[in-house]
Amino acid sequence: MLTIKQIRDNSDLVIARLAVKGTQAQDIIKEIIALDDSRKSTQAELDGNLAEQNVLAKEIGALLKQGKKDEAEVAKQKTAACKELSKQLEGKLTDIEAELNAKLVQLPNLPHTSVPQGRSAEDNQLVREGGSKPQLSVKQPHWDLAKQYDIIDFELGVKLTGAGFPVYKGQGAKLQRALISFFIDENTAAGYTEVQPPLMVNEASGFGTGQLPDKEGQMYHVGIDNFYLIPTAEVPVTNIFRDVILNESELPVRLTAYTPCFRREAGSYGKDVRGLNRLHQFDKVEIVQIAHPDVSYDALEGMVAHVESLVKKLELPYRILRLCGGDMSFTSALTYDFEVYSAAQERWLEVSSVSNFESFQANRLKLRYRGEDKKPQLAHTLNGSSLALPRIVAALLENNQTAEGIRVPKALQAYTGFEMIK
RNA sequence: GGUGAGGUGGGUGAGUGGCUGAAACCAGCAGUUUGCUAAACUGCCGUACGGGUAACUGUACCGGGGGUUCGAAUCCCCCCCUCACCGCCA
Repeated sequence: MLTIKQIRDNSDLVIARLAVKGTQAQDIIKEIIALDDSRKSTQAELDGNLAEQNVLAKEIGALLKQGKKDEAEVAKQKTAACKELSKQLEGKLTDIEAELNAKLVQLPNLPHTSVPQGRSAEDNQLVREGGSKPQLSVKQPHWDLAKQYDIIDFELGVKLTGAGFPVYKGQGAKLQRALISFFIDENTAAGYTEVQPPLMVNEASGFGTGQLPDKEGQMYHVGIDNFYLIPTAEVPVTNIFRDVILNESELPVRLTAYTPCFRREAGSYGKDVRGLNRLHQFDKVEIVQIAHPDVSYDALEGMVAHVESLVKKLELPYRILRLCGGDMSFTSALTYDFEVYSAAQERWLEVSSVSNFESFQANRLKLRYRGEDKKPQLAHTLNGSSLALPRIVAALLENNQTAEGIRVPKALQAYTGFEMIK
């Protein structure tokens, strides 16, 4: 969430920036500032009142010590009115703060100045394209290939669990492990430290990264213990730093984690969710950075370049998009999407989303660093997929299909131990 | 699942009603001494929200919430969490 200070100090700028995301914030910001004003004045009144009580209490203590019982009794009488007033003010303050907070959490993050205006995916900006689309003589979609080579069994997953929980078999299973290892090795070589976090998180963690309280419907919930299955490694990994004050010298923090991801994701249908295109459980390797605010955009560019190098090594045709205001997530300030071309479906599939959240998540997490002036400041958080497996697999299968089998890209062969899926 | 113990500042850990926002030690920061390193010594060393140009200052916070009291880290109630041992188990 945005900080009150951001809003107060630059309210016109905040309104202008939020308009890029399609949020008309003029009224709510006026309300927020008004609420904050009354919060301040109420607190001042309450503080003064409590100070008076504290003084009286000390006096009473001193009087009792001196044995002046009667005088103490008189002083006690005086505290009654004070206490009553404090109680009222406390209630008022709580109400104001709740109202203020309810308004604050409604505001999305400010988009970066480079974010193009726009409403939907149509308005996203093409940053660059790479690789070349293959010329296929036969064009089987990956769900047919999966069946033909018996590497992914969607029906079996339905039997075991339900739709969206595929079973990978044989070379298909090996390909999964190969991709995971390949991505983690590449990420650690680029300076990211590997972590293996829990796959379930508690409520506090869900709140820290913004899944709760609004988006709980998108997560699987283990009711008996009140845990949530993680929708992405971003949740546990970023929450490592919840309520943490880092030393400036520790920045940037770079972490990578492989985890399965679980998403309930009701809604879509048809070819969008066919095969590997959208699953309830899928594998993903994530990269996370905690960066100094001055250099977080350099860090973002670095992450984009790194993810690009992975897609290149996999020899996949790709493009990088800068998301427009309307297509960005609530929490992001700037997001680059990576899409790979899936040659049989003849469509672009999103495989990575790399974002700078600036201090928006850090403010929720209370993730700070201590700079030279010793004062804790909110850090910037960034994350990106590096990479999500299913759609990479879909594109690999479709783009590399030949009459002899499916060719495995060179970079992966050391990990798969085979050059062809047959 | 059973039984017991406990949650205090970055860490260890004192503190059973006012002198405690909190001892002491460790870590950290700054400095002095020293030929260097090490050691020793001195000082500083929580967070949030207010007020003040600033020095400084008010309030809150000892797992969370409520209560008793003029006054609560300390007493009472509820909740959460952690640890140990036993049982079960990868």
